[in-house]
Amino acid sequence: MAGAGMHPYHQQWVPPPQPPPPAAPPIPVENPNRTAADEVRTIFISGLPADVKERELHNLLRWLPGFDASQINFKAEQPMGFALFSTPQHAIAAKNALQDLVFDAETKSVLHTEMAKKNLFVKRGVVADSNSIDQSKRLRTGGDYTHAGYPAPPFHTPPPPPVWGTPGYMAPPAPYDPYGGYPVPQVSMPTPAPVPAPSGYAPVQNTKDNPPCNTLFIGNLGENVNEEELRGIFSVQPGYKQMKILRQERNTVCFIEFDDVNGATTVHQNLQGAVLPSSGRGGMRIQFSKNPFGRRKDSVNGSAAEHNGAPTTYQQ
DNA sequence: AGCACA
Repeated sequence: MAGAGMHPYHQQWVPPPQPPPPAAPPIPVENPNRTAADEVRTIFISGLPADVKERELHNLLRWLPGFDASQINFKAEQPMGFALFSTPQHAIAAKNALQDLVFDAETKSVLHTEMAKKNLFVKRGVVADSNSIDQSKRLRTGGDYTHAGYPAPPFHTPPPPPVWGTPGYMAPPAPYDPYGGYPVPQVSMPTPAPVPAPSGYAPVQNTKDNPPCNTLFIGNLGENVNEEELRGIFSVQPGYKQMKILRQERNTVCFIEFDDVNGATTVHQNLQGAVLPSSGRGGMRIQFSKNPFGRRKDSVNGSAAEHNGAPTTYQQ
């Protein structure tokens, strides 16, 4: 990361700069002989829950490198998603990343992705331009975030998409790329700000977990994680309160407290298996802590007021 | 699998 160290991590996440769609950016293709018109750089996404919103899909996809636009076709029995990327390589990478992704654990929707037969056609000027919205058309959610003077991004979603099931996948020790969840060919990605993000995701075998609470237990951290690394990732998560690192014999573990269970749960899902750049051993394991922050095991020390019906109401 | 701090 170039010496842009003045950006504090606990700053609001700013959406990554996307290629400006209205200007019809020339697609960066390695082979200039090809017109790129015939190259499919769209993926087809099935397995979406019937009540999926375009915005949902878009918010998932927008973090993927090279993402241009997405659309859902609701006419079929099951919604069919399409996502356009700037290059076929980006599309392939995204396809792999999204393959078997649990889109919604509650409805048990698991995504299935394929390369599309043909490219998604993105209509110009539909995106975020209220004057030119053609109401008869379905709104396409494009990757255009160039709303000038946007006060604050409406998303405080963490940068990475949720766990994706690419068994055995390990992020390469490539130069830290805040937006890249997976390796993608050289495309102008300027690495503008040191936005903390895992360098990838790895599957996690989460044996047992504890009942949800507002504190997360982070395990399977590498030997040489440093606090800044962890803080960088977690402190920007919505509802983050504080964290505590615990170094043990061989392991380093970490506790993260959130305002409420929701915050913890979201991060539990979204960052599960996130691979820190420092990690030599795959993704971090995220579990709910056995005890919430600021509260000890039970019994032991003097503060035994809670056992005799004392209404120690702490909500989580 | 490793769960601390008041």
